[in-house]
Amino acid sequence: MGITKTQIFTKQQNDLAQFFKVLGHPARVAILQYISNQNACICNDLVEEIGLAQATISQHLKELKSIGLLNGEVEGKSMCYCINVERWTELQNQLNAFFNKTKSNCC
Amino acid sequence: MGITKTQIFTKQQNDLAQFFKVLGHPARVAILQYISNQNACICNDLVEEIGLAQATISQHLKELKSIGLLNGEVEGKSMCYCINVERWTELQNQLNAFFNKTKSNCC
DNA sequence: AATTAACATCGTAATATTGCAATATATAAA
DNA sequence: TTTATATATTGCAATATTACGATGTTAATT
Repeated sequence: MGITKTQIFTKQQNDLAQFFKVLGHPARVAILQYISNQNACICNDLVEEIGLAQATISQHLKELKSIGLLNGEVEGKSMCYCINVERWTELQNQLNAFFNKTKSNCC
Repeated sequence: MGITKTQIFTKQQNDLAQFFKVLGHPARVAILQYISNQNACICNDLVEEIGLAQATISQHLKELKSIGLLNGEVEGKSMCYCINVERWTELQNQLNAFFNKTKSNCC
């Protein structure tokens, strides 16, 4: 049916999956890496850097914002997007908690 | 167009994104957590535990296997799926490398 | 050999995602 | 105020994902 049955999972499971999902596109991985390397960024750079249309980049940025990973500030007629370090660290910790809990060795 | 332009990204970016993508579904998060808690597992347990049809669970297991996270062993007429701890740790390290590199603080 | 049990695979319907052109919006520059 | 620049939003086509019933496969049981 194409629709994920979120109602049968816990909020924690849905949140974690949502976070993974947003990071689950190479363009979004590339955007984060690029912004990180620049320590500053305007969207127009990204269009040239990544090689996708402006509308597409804008959409990917929106998704990264939706999970709080990016902050956007208007800077004249450009935008300055940067990583929300606090949120970033929080997610990394959540992720490591998941990884550390989820281990087993039956086989 | 619905198709990801993988060719414009590096192998590392595509691999990382692929890994995130597989974890980006609550059923797959739940499956990993459940297997981890059991320290052993057969698919039929999962069908009752997760609440999705057997065919659906089987598909999700296949995706988790595709990135090497799960090992499956035939055990009589059942399957024993379990977490590949080596691969798990490897991915956790890769992920932390990504997280540690990708930080910035321009705004 | 027939039956049962535990998956896996196939086919398909419903929905989501990706990508872009076109258009809208907002700010700076002329 | 017009124009140019930068980004967001909308609408749409192509493709991917999710889910499940039906069916196939394999191995134990009878």
